[in-house]
Amino acid sequence: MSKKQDIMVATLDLIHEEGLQSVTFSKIFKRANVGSGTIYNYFVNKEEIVHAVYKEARLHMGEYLVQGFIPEASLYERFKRLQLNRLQFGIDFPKEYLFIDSFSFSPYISPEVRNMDDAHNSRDVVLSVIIEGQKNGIFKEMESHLCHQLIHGIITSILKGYYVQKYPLNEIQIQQILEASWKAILV
Amino acid sequence: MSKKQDIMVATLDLIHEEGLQSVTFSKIFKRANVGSGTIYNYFVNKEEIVHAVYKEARLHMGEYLVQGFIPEASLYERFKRLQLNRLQFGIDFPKEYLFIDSFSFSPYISPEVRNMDDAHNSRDVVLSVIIEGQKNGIFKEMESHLCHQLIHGIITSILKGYYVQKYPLNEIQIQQILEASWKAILV
Amino acid sequence: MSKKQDIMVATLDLIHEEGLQSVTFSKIFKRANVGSGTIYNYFVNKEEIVHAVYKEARLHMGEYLVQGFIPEASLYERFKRLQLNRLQFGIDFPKEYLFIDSFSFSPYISPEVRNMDDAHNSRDVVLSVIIEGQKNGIFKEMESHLCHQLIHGIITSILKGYYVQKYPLNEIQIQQILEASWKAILV
Amino acid sequence: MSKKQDIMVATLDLIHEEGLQSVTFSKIFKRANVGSGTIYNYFVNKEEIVHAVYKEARLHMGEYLVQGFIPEASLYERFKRLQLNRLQFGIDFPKEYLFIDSFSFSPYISPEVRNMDDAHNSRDVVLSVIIEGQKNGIFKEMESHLCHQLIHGIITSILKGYYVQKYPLNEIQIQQILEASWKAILV
DNA sequence: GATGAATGAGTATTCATTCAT
DNA sequence: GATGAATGAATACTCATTCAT
Repeated sequence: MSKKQDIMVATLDLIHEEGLQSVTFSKIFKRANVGSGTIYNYFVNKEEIVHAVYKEARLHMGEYLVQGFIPEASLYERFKRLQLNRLQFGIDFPKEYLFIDSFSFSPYISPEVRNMDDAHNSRDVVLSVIIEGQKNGIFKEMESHLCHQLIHGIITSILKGYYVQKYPLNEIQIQQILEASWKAILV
Repeated sequence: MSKKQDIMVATLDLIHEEGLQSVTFSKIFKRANVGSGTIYNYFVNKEEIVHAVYKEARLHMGEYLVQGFIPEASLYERFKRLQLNRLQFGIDFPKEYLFIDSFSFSPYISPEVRNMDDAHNSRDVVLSVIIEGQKNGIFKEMESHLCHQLIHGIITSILKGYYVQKYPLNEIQIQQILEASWKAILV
Repeated sequence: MSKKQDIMVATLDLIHEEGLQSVTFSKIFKRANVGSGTIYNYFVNKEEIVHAVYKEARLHMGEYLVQGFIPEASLYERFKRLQLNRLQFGIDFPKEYLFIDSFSFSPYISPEVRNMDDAHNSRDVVLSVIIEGQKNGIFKEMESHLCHQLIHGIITSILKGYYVQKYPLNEIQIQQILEASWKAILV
Repeated sequence: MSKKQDIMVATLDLIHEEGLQSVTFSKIFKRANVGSGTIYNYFVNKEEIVHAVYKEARLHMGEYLVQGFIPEASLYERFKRLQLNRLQFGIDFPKEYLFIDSFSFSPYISPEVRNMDDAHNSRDVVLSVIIEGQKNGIFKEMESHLCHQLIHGIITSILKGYYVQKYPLNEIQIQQILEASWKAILV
């Protein structure tokens, strides 16, 4: 693994363990096993590292979200696939998921990074499913971004409880959650 | 207002305005109009202040959540009352609500504070409503904490959109949300 | 002596010994016997310290330059008094003199500080003597600031040789220098 | 041009543009278009480069100073030739002249470099002219190094004003200056 | 000889904390 | 109890220097 990757991995780990606010350069150096000056061969400052880690995580999640998505499947199937993928990503990559969630709304993120394109336009895929459902009279009429946020919010909330070990997330729970989020936005 | 209260109010305001990570002691001193040494008469360090603010906010919210809660009312009425109270608290006290949400799942909170008892055991009240609904075959069978988290997640989601002024929250929208969260967990 | 004075004295000493470029904060702390944070109670940054030291030195020199200056004395007497005072200041306060000379033309000085008023308007006193001499046909016609610079340049040059111990500066040498600078600008 | 020359030229240019204190190795590398390690094939450290540049400039100036110097010419002719050469060198090579002037009296120069022999013993040539003039009763009796410094000081003063474009230096001004410096040291 | 990635000691500055008043 | 001057450990970042290629 390259030094650059070492640095990014160490940074994400530290953000997860201690929170963005307590990630210091000296912690990154030690964790990544590089000299203190080495970082500056790859990043101009700390902000850059965090943004690079964020972009990578966003791309990773973007790819994950559309895995197995079949445009021809029923609305219900497509909806559940998208929600499942998000939930599964959160389960498999808690560090990435939490970091994306917290950093996306932090004052430290630059606008262009927050509004970056996701891999495979995953955001647009979700939005188009919502809009289709509303057009067909299946989903409640509401601003599509609000609806988007609502179904994300449920997943995020559930994951946060899971991360602090309030409950397990097995096949059964997962199906219950997908069902609940579907019903929450039905007419 | 006591110096201690001045300090706590200033701290919550600053957390809301600039985020936990950029709140420094000197900002607190200036905002609270106290000398730099004064804090140490009340708190042993910064962590203590934040925890104290968190506890107070949790107690405040705990009281609020059970306002007008009538144990004898119907399940539906009681459920809606609890969800309404939470939503209303978030509308009336955005600083408290957001801070509780973010701090509860941050790496900085100590487990015993996260799991503190709420005023009036509000958490237990909510949980008992959920369990009752499940016993009566009205709510889907699922781990009660999962269910709890799910209906909170919907409220939190909606509030975050409201805070960034994506939409208003009037009587109509509020009733729709309560309805949606009720339907999300019906069998 | 106040901490602030300690810091300024230490700074001037270090500039003299090692040059502006190698004066570091840690050297200042140690020399001044103060904690590293103490400086920031008095100066917002290093630039401020250097400017404060410069201003003080300029004020000191400004007072010195007009000592014993008698407006009613002959042009020759007044000219020699001004040149003597400058030379004597350089002999008595080499640290101040060298620092003023080098910093005045450095790219680090702010314009407002470079153009600050000297104590007793000593610069104007010198210029008016030059202009008077030119009007009376005693001094060569040339741009007054150029003439000013020329007679300063002689003193500065002589002092720099003296500082590196090329020669002594006793009563005899001093009179020779005053005489030479007078003759250099005669018609 | 050799890499070594590239490095020295870049260094002098940078000193002139930004001042000795802000010349860093990385600026030199980039300006000279050499790899960062290359310097160490020629110089053991930064101090070495600066001293090498200084020595070269001194040699260059030393040669220039005695150009067209005719030992058999009259004292007046020889004096004017030396002063003219110095002035002309300053006009033609401002970077070298200013660097020599500032570095000669800086705390960074080592004594042996400051007292190095000039090309063609130009310093001795000047001194011998001074001494001859004093023996013949033409120049005032004063310490020869003091006299040397004095006539240099006038040239340096004039050049500094010229560099900041206070005035032009054409044939006429040049003759006035040579005349003034001659008169300054006459008995 | 020439290179530039890697290094770590050193820099200015911040900030929680102490303590004499 | 209340204060704020003084502190120094810790921070982000720079830069001369090394060394494997």
